[in-house]
Amino acid sequence: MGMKIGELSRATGTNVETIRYYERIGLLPAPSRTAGNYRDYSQTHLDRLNFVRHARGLGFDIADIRSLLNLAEQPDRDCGEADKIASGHLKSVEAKISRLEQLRSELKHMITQCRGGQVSECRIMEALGDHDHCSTAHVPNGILS
Amino acid sequence: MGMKIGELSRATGTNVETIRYYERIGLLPAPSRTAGNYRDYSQTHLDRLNFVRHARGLGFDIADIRSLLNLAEQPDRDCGEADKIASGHLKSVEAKISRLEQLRSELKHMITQCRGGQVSECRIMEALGDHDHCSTAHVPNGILS
DNA sequence: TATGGTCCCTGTAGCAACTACAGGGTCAAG
DNA sequence: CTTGACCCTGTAGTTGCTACAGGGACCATA
Repeated sequence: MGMKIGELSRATGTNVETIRYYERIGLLPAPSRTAGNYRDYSQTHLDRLNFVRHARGLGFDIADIRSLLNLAEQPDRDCGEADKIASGHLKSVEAKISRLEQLRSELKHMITQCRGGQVSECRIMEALGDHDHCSTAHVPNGILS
Repeated sequence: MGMKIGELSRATGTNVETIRYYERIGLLPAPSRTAGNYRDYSQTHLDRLNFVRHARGLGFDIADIRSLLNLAEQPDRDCGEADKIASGHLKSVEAKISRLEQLRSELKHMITQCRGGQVSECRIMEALGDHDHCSTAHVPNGILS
C-alpha cells in the first residue's frame, strides 16, 4: 500500500541506512511490513521524517528533535517549550560562530606571516610550537563540534 | 628523571587519558618507562604535546597534525606544505562559518515568528513540519561538525 | 609492618550521528 | 530460470576523545 524504504529515501533525501538507524533509536516508529518483510511506510512516516530532516538540517541534535516531536504530538500545549529549544540552539550556533571567527582570524594571521622558505623559519610552524603564543589553548573540548 | 603522565597532563592542560590516547594512535611517541612501569616523559614529549594541543586548539584534525609534525621534523624542506594545510583548514573554517550564519538567520527568523500560544499555531513547529519551506534540507552530511 | 591515599597501568566500552559492509532473502522482468 | 535491483538483519567503522573496571606502585604515617 505505502512506500518502500527506497522510495521514502528518495522522497526525503535521506540515506536508507539513516532511516533504519532512526527507527532503531526510536526516532521514527517502526512501520508495518509487507508479506515479504519489507518496511511499508505511510504518509505519516513521510511527514515525520521530513520534520526530522528539517530539524537536523537546522542543526538540532537528536535529543532536541525528540522533544520537538513530542511537542508536535500535543498541539494544545503552550509552545514556550519549542521556543526554548530553538533559542537554546540558536545560542549554541552563535557560540560556535564566534569561536570559529576567532579561529579564522588566528589562522589568517598565521598564514599571512608565512612568506615561504624553509620549514625552519616558517611562522606557521613557529606559532604552533611556541608555548606562550597561542590564545587557543585550553579550550573546552567539543565546543568546535 | 623526566615527568610522569600526571605532571605532563598538568603542564599542558591535557587529560591523562588523552595523552595515552595520543600515544596509542601514534601521535606521541611512547616514552621510556620507570622501574615501576610508569611513563617517563622528557622535554621533547612536552614540546610535541604542546604543538599538538595548539594545533587542536586551532581546529586542525589529527591527520593534519600528523602531517605538520612530519614537516616539523624536516626543517630544511619548503614550508609550502604547511601553508597548504593551514590554508585548507582556513577554508573549511570559513565554510563552517557561512553555513552557521545561514542557520543563525533561519533560526532567528523562526523564533521571531513565534508569538507564543499553542503548539498547534506555533511557527517554529510549522516551519519544521512544512515540506517546502526550509532551505536547509539536503545539506551534505557533516558540514556542520 | 600494616594501612591508607594518591598516583599509575592495561583494556575495553561509550558518546553522536551516522555510514558501510557481509551475508543473505524477495520480487519483477525477460 | 536467471539476472538485477531492491530489501533484510547484524555488526563494525568513523572522530577525538572520555570513563570506567580491575589491578599495581609508591609514599607517608601509625
